[in-house]
Amino acid sequence: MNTREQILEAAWELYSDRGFEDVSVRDVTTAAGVNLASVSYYFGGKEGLMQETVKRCMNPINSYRIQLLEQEIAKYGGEEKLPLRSILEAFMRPLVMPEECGVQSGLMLRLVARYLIESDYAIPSVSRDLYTEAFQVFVKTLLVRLPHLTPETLVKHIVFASGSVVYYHGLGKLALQLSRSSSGSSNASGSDASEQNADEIDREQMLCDVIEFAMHGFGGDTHGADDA
Amino acid sequence: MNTREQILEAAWELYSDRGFEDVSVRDVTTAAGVNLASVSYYFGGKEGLMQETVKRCMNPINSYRIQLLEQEIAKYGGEEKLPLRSILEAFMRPLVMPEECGVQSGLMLRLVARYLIESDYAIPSVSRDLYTEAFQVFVKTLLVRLPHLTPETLVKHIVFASGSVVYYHGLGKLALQLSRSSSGSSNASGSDASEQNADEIDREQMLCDVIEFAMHGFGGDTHGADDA
DNA sequence: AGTGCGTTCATACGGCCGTTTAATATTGAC
DNA sequence: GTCAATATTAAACGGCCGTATGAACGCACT
Repeated sequence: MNTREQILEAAWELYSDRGFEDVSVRDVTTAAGVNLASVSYYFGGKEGLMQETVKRCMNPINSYRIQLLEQEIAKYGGEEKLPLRSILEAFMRPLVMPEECGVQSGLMLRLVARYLIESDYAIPSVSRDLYTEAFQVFVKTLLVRLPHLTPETLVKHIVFASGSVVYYHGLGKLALQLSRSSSGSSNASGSDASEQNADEIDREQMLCDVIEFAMHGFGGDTHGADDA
Repeated sequence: MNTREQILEAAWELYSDRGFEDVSVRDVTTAAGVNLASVSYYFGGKEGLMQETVKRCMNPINSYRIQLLEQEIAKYGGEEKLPLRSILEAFMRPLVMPEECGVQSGLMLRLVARYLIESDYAIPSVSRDLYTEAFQVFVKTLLVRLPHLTPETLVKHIVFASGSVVYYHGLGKLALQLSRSSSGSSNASGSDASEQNADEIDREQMLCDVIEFAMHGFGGDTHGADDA
């Protein structure tokens, strides 16, 4: 029916599963059940489809960030009373729980991470505005809460925090294995059903962890400073 | 002369510059000044060359980590007196300053990050042992210093910290721009030579920042609660 | 019925890819 | 010098890639 949408959905699924480079235009159109040429027709080519896909992922996330932040501001009746944790959660949660803003697979984060890491083209220009806007809103809000830090430091810390979560998304399973082999667990034959889903990450827990981790990173510099 | 080595050097340079997918075997052999078929001959194919390249990057880094840690342990006369900062620096420094252990370009980190993020194959099995070994050594050492944390938590935190620095490596320039546009800098026409190299990251400073950030993340959990 | 336009389609093109082959060159032990 | 093992070479193969083309189709509007 709606060819354009079908392409985007298939692209989403395939790209997030296998990455941009490993998925051909033919893969996408076949999965979508549409003609090969449709991609050129609707997106001008593969590059255009990739950018549109990334855009469809990042824009909701950045919008959701701002929305959550505004909710929290409203809840606390102003920026100045906003707890640091609320700010961080507003920034982090959309990354860890993308479904909450309609972004389907958590795998997609891996994709965005990879896309971003390819630095030189970096963010598709369409999403860039929203991305920087979100960043600036959070820096501004954080400045109210942590006036003794410079904007540069805050940006750095936000990037650190984002990196924590993105990296963990990418390496989650590996981390699980590492943590399992670092525990005293020398019971070679596994299969102890003590964990519900051995290779699945508890994302709510992870969100909590990363917020905690980052919060101390931000707040750590405030030791001695009062006003809290 | 030594064909194998020439290939590896050229591959290193090209891969770190443009990524695995965008560099063909022909690119590598041409740059190395050797015959196309040599890659198959010495590495069995492109996949083998990629793995060998990653290995040549990660192994020195992980070895250097352990070496630095042992130096610090010796300096402080035992694990139990080791400051948290020393442990973290031993883990982080090789990532940020890879030249110190003979790993040439900082760009290579981007590459490793991408390689790791492609999750499913993950780390080439040859490097995996050293990688997990380094991880385990650090978890063990951190446990001495932070006995109230579980190994799982420590692994998580190490991953968070790694993510901070890897992500920052990848997004460094973008972060610089963001931080510039987040400052009150409304002087539209830039070119104020106040910064020495506008698009270059001060890595020593960054190492310091990320250690600071991570240290609070680790240490933050110690407030008040003792054994948990 | 006929026109125009947006869409879909089957097909083909040129190109670069990773790999293989089979011939040749180099080496080193005897 | 002989010979086998190792290393290098030029050339080619088959395949998949992204893109372009031009025809066919659906359908509103006149």
